[in-house]
Amino acid sequence: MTGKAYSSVWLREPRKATSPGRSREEIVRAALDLLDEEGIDGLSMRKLGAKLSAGATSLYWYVANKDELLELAYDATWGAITAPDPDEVGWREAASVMAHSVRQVMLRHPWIASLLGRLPALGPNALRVADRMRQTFKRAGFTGFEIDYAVATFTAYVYGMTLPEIAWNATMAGHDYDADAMREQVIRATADFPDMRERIDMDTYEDPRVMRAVAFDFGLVSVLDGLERRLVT
Amino acid sequence: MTGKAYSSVWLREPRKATSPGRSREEIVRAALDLLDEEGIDGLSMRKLGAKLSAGATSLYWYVANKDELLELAYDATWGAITAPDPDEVGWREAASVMAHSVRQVMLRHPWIASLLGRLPALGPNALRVADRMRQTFKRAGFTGFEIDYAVATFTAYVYGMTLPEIAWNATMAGHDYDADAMREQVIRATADFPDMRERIDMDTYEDPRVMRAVAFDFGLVSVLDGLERRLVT
DNA sequence: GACAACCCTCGTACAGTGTGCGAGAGGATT
DNA sequence: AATCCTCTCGCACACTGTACGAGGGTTGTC
Repeated sequence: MTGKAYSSVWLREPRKATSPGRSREEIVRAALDLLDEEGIDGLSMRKLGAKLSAGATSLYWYVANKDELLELAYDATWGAITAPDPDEVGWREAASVMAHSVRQVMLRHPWIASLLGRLPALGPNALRVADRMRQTFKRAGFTGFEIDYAVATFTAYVYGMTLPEIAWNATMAGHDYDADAMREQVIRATADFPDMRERIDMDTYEDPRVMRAVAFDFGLVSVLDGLERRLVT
Repeated sequence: MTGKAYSSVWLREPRKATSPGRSREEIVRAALDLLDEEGIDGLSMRKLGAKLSAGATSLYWYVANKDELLELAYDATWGAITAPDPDEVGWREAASVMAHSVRQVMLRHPWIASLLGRLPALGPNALRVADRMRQTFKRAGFTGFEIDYAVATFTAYVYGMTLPEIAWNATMAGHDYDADAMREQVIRATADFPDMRERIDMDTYEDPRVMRAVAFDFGLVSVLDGLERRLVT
């Protein structure tokens, strides 16, 4: 009956803050630094301890385990997202700003990608954003469950669009590759797929960063249009 | 000039198959078993070696490193995706079938979620699906870069929708939690967000599996509608 | 002052991880 | 018979998360 409860950090009382030298905030901040600099694999308890001039296991006083720490860092990044009031700027504008903001934050903290499919986002910052999204699509005219469907569709698009972008950046990073040689390899790999070949021939002379930004806007408009269409029928 | 080339398995010549007892295919198959049974953390080279009655390091003859092995397993799962010919069933039907198929495959192999943001999908199976998607949206009437934008939007939706589903399943699995106690905790956590509260009060008496399927269809129709709208203007 | 109760730190240890290296077995080729 | 090529694997290294328990420091109570 009283089984082991669900173990997210957010669903249990935090240790009451007595504000000594070290604190949970300080630890999370240092963890964020490490994550941003070296990625998800760059964060280890020993390195984090060293960065704080502490023993690795000292951190376990503030945090039950590494996953909890990641949950805290994860949520901290959601704090940077700008979510305008839809009653002031209109729902489409609010949604658009949020979408771009989420994308930017994700690109700036690529390690988030590794957590998306593993940890739930239940922290206060994530909830704040989620709440704003609900508000936005309610304002748009959705009711009942459809509010959640719309929010889910919207966030799905933003996540799904940004994630492969991160994966691509990650594989490119640190490899000073020979562009021509790689192009040749890709062409060989896609030899059997005429449609793919056509695409590869196309995008050679475009800046991929710009391309992706354009693609993002194209898709965003499409998704918002598609959602809006649910309202009129 | 000739820097270290990009290191995906797919972009280098495979070791020529001499078909001994052990083979790459066999190894990948065993890895898939392990991944499906125990998840991404359940796969270790030593365990995999034991499963094949081999030493852990023997596998490195067939595979350069663990990431390559994951790329191979990753691509193998794309083989299970059904992608109908859009010229036969129409582009909307083709897209819809692909979307559901991708979702099903991802839910059946949840460890894929951990790889989405980390490894590129460049294997033959992934390319086959990508090619079909291009074909589908070309058939729909898109031209030039917009074909790729449409494909990206579409896949983004499918990924983004399924990923949180997997994350949720993962956190629930193995924790025989007290539903009421957890509900109470969630309510406390969302106390500051009236819109969220409203939602939580709502979905208590619905089967979450059904809800998610409905949400997926709702979003899918929205996204396809939104894309279709790009064609008429 | 003495003693106890706490908050907090950290050294040690354990069971694991990926993988580089190099010795060797066995078959094929010259 | 000698040489080479394909393949296996034990060992070792550096590293991981974290359980445990011994201690130090501060605070509170008699």
